[in-house]
Amino acid sequence: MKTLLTYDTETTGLYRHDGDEMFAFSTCNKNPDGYGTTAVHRLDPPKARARASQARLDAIWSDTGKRRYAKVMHNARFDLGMTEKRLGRSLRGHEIHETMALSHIFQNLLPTHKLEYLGWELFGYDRKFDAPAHKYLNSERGMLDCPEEVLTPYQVADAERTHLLMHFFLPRIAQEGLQEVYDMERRLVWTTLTIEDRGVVVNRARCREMAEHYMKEADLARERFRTIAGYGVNPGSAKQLQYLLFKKMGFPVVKLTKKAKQPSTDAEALEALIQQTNHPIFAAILQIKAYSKAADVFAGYLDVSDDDGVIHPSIHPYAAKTGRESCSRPNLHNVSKETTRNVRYPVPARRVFKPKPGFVNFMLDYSGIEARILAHMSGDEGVIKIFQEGGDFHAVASEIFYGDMFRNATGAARKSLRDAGKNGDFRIGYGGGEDKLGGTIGIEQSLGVAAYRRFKARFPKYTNLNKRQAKEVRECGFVTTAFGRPLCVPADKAFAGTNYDSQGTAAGILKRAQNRIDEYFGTSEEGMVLPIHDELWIQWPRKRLREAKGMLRDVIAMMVDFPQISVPLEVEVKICTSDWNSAKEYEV
DNA sequence: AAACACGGCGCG
DNA sequence: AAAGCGCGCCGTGTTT
Repeated sequence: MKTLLTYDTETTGLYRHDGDEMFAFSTCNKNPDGYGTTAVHRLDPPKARARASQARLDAIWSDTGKRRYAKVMHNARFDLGMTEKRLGRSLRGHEIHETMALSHIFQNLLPTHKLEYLGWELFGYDRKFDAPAHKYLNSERGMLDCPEEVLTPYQVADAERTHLLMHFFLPRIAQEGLQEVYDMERRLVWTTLTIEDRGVVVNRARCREMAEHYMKEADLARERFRTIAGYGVNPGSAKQLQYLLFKKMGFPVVKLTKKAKQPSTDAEALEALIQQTNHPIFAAILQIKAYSKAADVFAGYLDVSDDDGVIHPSIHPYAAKTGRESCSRPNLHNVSKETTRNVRYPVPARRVFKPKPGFVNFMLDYSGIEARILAHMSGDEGVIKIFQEGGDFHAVASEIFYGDMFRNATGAARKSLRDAGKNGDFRIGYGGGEDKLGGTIGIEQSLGVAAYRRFKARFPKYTNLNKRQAKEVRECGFVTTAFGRPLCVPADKAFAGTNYDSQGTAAGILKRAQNRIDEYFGTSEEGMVLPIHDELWIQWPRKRLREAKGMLRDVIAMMVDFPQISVPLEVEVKICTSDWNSAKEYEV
């Protein structure tokens, strides 16, 4: 194994695509016994020192150095991105270690994987250096504004804490059979770095129009609200709304909030009140909420995009307890759709996303991956067989649930029954009881119970999946994904084991697929630009559309090749030439 | 002023 | 006994 060298950068801010730069770094090459040195280097003036530090930086990241260290980082994507920017070249090929990934792999339920927290929790490492330095995180020039006598001990602390973490986790990787999982996450660092660098594009002019439009609409709705409620109530405050609607105006409480059990003012409750009372105040409130939020979203895209409309989101591979990725600045995982669900005032936010000039975006989507994974996890021969034979599990289930009502239905009626049946399948998979099924599939409760029992007789293992996993969680505290990754489940939520496993397995599929596809494209301009849980966007040059099908066949093959999963995976492709909202199905 | 909890809402 | 879950972001309201 290579010698380890811990490496940590200091920067003027968090966003390399938004002008921030590294100006210092620290290293630590101590061995587990503590022999070795921690060093602090600065690239800012005085000149002589900067030259020496630059030479050291070049040496660390040289490809010709006699001794190639494996560089150990905590949140490696950040340090690599900043360092690549400083050096003006890709650093692919260097062996790296990622202690944040290790922290997540070994303790997925921690509230945070920040270095100072881990240092304190695991080693009792003193946090006295942190607060004085952290004060400068949000200052104009970031840590560059931090006095050297404050920053230096902080740099030392960070390098040493990372170093301690690495030596703490290192022996456990192979011991606990997690080498493949860890290597996959290490590889994903480079994949994600490249995806973030490519970025996605928004139409800035359209963002501006939309922001203005929804600002006006929100103002109009506020006027309507005021003519009813007067000026005393802020419709953005659930608490004030609650007082107004249920105390002052005396509307019936239709739903309680989850934690505090207060009368809810969410869309579902307001929708129910519209049905019951037909009072205009509820539409006004729903409009204010939807439209003011929409205005913020579009303004946010303007804030984070460059002059060409390019957005470089932050993609976090270790944020979610289930091993899923998350996305921020902006969150591109929750961009609202125009249609789908029963939303009274939908916002077509997807219309502002477009391909980069000269490119199209292919959007590759696993079809029904959640149901397939549940089938796999359950080990239920009947369900698995349906998928293996290319059948429609939700239609089979709907037949069991509804009998002739489903068999004789056609067109839209059949589709709506199948959709409800599908909800029933998920509800059962995630542990919904027999008395819950009727409500989910829209039949009387006692008929629902009978339907549940018929389903259970046909698919016993599938029906018992959640119970088995909850038991497993209560006994050992974790579930294990199809890739052998253990995921701890909160002790008071053992029933969520099925969820952790299915999300974690789906995440494992997509992360591995991304790595393969990244290997295929490298750092070229064409390639992945966005992962969204069960979907991948690929930016592809318009001039090479003739070659697209070949590329897509290669990529799809990489996405579905998972012998760990006992049911086949399928991928659907859409092509986006104008905006996300009007992406069209694409035959491969 | 900053940190935290919560409600609410968008997506998968 | 009962329960889908996971995120990020925004605003409000409370606490420090």
